[in-house]
Amino acid sequence: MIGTKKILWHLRKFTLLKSVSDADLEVFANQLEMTEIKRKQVVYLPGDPGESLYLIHGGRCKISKVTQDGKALTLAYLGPNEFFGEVALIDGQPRNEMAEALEHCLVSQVPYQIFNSLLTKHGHMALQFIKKISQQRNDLENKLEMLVFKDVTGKLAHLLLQLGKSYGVEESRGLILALKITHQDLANLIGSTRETVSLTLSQFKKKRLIDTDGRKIILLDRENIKALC
Amino acid sequence: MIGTKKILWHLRKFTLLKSVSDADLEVFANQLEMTEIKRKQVVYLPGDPGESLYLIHGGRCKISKVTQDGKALTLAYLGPNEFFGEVALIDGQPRNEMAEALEHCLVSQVPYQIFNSLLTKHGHMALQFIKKISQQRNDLENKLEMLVFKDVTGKLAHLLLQLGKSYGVEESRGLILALKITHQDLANLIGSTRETVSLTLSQFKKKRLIDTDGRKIILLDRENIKALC
DNA sequence: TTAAAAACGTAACCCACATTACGTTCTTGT
DNA sequence: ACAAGAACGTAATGTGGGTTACGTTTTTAA
Repeated sequence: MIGTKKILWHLRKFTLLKSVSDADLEVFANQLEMTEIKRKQVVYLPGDPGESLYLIHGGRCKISKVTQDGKALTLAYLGPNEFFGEVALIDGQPRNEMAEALEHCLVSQVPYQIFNSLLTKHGHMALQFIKKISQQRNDLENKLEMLVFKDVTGKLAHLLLQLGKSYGVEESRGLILALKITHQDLANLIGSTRETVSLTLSQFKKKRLIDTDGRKIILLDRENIKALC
Repeated sequence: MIGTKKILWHLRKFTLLKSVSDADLEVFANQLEMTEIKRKQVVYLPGDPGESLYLIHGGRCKISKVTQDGKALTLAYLGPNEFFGEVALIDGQPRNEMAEALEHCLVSQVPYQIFNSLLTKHGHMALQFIKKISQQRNDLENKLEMLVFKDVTGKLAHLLLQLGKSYGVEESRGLILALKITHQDLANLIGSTRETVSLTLSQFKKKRLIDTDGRKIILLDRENIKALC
């Protein structure tokens, strides 16, 4: 069990909790328990009861929708100081996505009653939270539009630029995506297949839009990548 | 200008506002103005400043994403006692969808500062609001999954059943969709084309899954429609 | 260290559905 | 009531990208 002090230190990093007083946050911290999740471990599956919200302190998680026949659509990659599992806030609703750890993770599991009472008590925090999930919904709507209207070339170009924003490291050669990601993972992010992604990336490489260093992707010509969107 | 009393009467119908005291609600009502929107009138377009949230008292509105080249994807049809335009809550964000009236509508326009302060003050209401928009996000995620994984037959079958839930009227012949909707509208709801929707509906009709009465669709065999999803 | 598993590259095949096209029927505004 | 516009029915044509297939390379775990 990790001490309250330590939890408090982690909680303070969430912009969401900025407006909560030290006293209240300490009470909150006492009600939490931090747990570790091993790489590749599934946090929850569709149909599981949605009992709590997760705060990520370290590591990264993947949220995806999965079908019976094994196809997956990735909704989000999340990192430290982000949260997931908000369905839990609609009491009794079962999960309708899968959450799994991509790396060894450190998270806090917040029972929904506790989070709800915190929200009810702290109007300003509730407002912050609303803004956050509204933003997420915007992102989701944009993703929807992209998936419906663009072809695979456009979707992949868009995705590369987006990954660049979150994981890009500027170098002389170009923008390196400092992220271990397979072609299958990329395909799941854009609702395509591994083969098509491999092929399209080859074309990008041929056109000198990107390059690879081992399995890392380097964005060479961001202007023309953008033009494909 | 419509009197506060009248506005109050309308506001009371929103489950969202259930937990707000009479006194506070009256103050709120005084800050609002009800406006009418004519059929087919555009309420806002992508890029417009998102200054307020809209409460629908009467009539129906359509929310959609539109591309430069005129293609549209409909996100939602909304009716009385529902709201739209929540992007306004993320201060300063421009709209990223189009909203238009399908019928003559009566709405209240709520400046975002006013709504935000109401939320901040009423924790319980904020929680209700969070649950509502979380539910909306769930719906959106499900829509995303459907659009990515299903074929047009599946998407259309799914859509018909969904419309049945909102607009279905039970009759001896079957479930009538009491809703004026064109094939183009249906296509926009599932990210397809008018021609393909017309064709697929013809096939459904041939298979005795549906029938039409003028331009109203009647669901005859809901079991087998469901099987197509 | 090495065998097994995962990931990648590439190509042929094929089909669902967008696109194009055009005639007919229904709706709407004046 | 009637003309103009919107909506519908249907068919041919073309193609993006999923599916299948298989060999190679890289990574992982014991």
